[in-house]
Amino acid sequence: MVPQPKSEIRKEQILKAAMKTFAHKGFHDATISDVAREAKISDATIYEYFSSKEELLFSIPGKTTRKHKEELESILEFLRGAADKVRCIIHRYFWFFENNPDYASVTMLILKQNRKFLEMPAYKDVQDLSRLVLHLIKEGMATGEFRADINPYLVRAAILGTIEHLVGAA
Amino acid sequence: MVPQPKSEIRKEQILKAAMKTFAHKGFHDATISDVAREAKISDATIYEYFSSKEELLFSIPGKTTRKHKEELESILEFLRGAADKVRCIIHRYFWFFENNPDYASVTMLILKQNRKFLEMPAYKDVQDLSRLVLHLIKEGMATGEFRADINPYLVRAAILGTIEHLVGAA
Amino acid sequence: MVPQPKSEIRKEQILKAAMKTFAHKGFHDATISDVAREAKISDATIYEYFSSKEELLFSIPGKTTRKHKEELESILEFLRGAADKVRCIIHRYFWFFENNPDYASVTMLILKQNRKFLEMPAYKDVQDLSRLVLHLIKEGMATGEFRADINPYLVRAAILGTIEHLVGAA
Amino acid sequence: MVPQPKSEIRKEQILKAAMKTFAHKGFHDATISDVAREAKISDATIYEYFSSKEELLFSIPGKTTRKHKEELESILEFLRGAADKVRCIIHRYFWFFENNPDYASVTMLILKQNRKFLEMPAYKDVQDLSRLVLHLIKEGMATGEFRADINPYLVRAAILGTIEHLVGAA
DNA sequence: AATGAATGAGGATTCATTCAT
DNA sequence: AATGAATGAATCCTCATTCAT
Repeated sequence: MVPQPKSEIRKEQILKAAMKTFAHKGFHDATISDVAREAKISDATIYEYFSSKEELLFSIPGKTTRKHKEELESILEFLRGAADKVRCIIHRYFWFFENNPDYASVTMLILKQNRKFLEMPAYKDVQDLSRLVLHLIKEGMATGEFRADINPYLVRAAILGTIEHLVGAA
Repeated sequence: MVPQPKSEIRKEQILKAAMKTFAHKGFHDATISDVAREAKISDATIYEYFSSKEELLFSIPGKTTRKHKEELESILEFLRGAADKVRCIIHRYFWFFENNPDYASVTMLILKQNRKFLEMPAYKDVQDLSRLVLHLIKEGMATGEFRADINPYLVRAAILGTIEHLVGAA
Repeated sequence: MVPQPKSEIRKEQILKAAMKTFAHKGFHDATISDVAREAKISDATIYEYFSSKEELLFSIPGKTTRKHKEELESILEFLRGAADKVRCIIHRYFWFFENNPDYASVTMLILKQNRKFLEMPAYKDVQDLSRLVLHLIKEGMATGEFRADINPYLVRAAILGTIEHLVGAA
Repeated sequence: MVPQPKSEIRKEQILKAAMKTFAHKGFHDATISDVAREAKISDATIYEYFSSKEELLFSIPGKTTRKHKEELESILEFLRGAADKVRCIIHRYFWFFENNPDYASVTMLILKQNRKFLEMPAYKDVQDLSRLVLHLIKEGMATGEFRADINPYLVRAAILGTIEHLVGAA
């Protein structure tokens, strides 16, 4: 572990509090005061680290999503066969969301329906993963691992939709 | 068609405007003024028909969901076989959401994450449909139409999740 | 007097309160609550009539400056001779400011140093009057009423500057 | 030049930055951070030298006005005749303000309308100069240099007002 | 039934100021 | 002497909601 500068630690602390608070109350119903209270700092301090409530929200996925994606990619390198890879992705997804339920709430319920977020770089990682799944399905169809008469887009929707449905209901 | 009292018509007009406005701006970002403008009435008039902004939101599913569910049930009576029935449900869902995109937005993005709504009677219809799907899957498993080694809960999640994923992405 | 719509009366009431409050406390030190208290209405009501504190400030000169300018112009029509006209302007200025000390404070101390205001149409009236004085001085020089070796710009500065100095000191 | 203690130099540096910043942005719109940035020091350091933002503002005239006044007085000793003296004062004023535009902005636009400042010792120098002008006018009237039927107060207002008008418009 | 007018309550944000290091 | 970090206090502004007409 590289020692982090103090301000980074504080930033993480705020993000964690924000994640928890937003997940439980929703973005609009949660106030900056709520987040500050959760983080045990003052309202004003939050603004030393994030310029607005919205920027705070958008900063939540940050490194986490990227890390999740990168870890996944590094694991996939060791696997052969599209089916195994897809299975691994599904598994990781569940494992990740189960261990980060607040993160799941924020990304799936709050960020997903925010138009501005859909245009932000952090959203690219989500799209990358989605594209990867599609790619693997096509690959599996080509190698004969999967049936050739399936609609890969529909299959992807089934995979991701099922995960979301199960995680969202949790 | 039974002639409706005037006030019912006005109520529908407001609900329609609310549905459109909430769908496009989100519940919090849409103001009562926005809804009133869309309905071409004054803010105060809305409060003659609905006691609060939240009640207005919760009133949107109202008859529509019930009607959707009832129509579905009446159609299903004419079908034999679980597979056909499930297929019919899926088909109706898509057909309904495609023809009522604002309704889809409101129910899937806004209401679903509102805890209070999950305790309201209108939500019961959603649950009923969900239970029906589960029931049909089990039925199909029993009759041998579906494989017996599937997890019916997972299959239901796959069906509903896929629909939601596809509709939500639209 | 044409009867004014109610909302115009309320607007005037707010403007009057704002003028008094801003004159006594300065724009920044005066709060919307101060103005509201002076007008004996609630803070929120101010925003029904003016979109922001700054717009409220900029609305103060409004009709008053225009009226002042127009009255002056109509009087000047009856006068012959540049000297008389200039004297009349000076007289009116003093008379006006003495009878509207808060207005004088707001326009001379607050608005004058606001860059945004200098680009607003209301400021045009101020400039018009300044130009008129210059024009009259030049006219008097041409007709021989005033000495021909004076610098008209300097004389104008002397006239307006003296007025401002005396009014500002009051 | 007497060598100044280091802390005096730092104080000057801050005052210079404050003068520039206040002149350009106005007292209220300029933040302590703005001043600190201009002075290339931290916010907190300013408070090592000045107890509050307002004290910082009030400290700007400080030595400068006094020096200006004293230089003027020493020059005037060499002049004979009220007219020459008044002319000299006017000349010095313009020369000074032209070479110190930020100082002019701060004293004429910001400090002048601050009631607290009018009660501070630094303001005394301004008044002294104003009184001196009045005194010279009266002197000139007594010696016959100036017409005896003028209103000395009005003439003083004309002199100072003209200067202010021209400098303020610059 | 309909609404113009008014407002209470609340929230995001800013910034001068403090203080431990 | 210098400052990074933290915050209390304030203020603008929004908006759901009420009510007299």
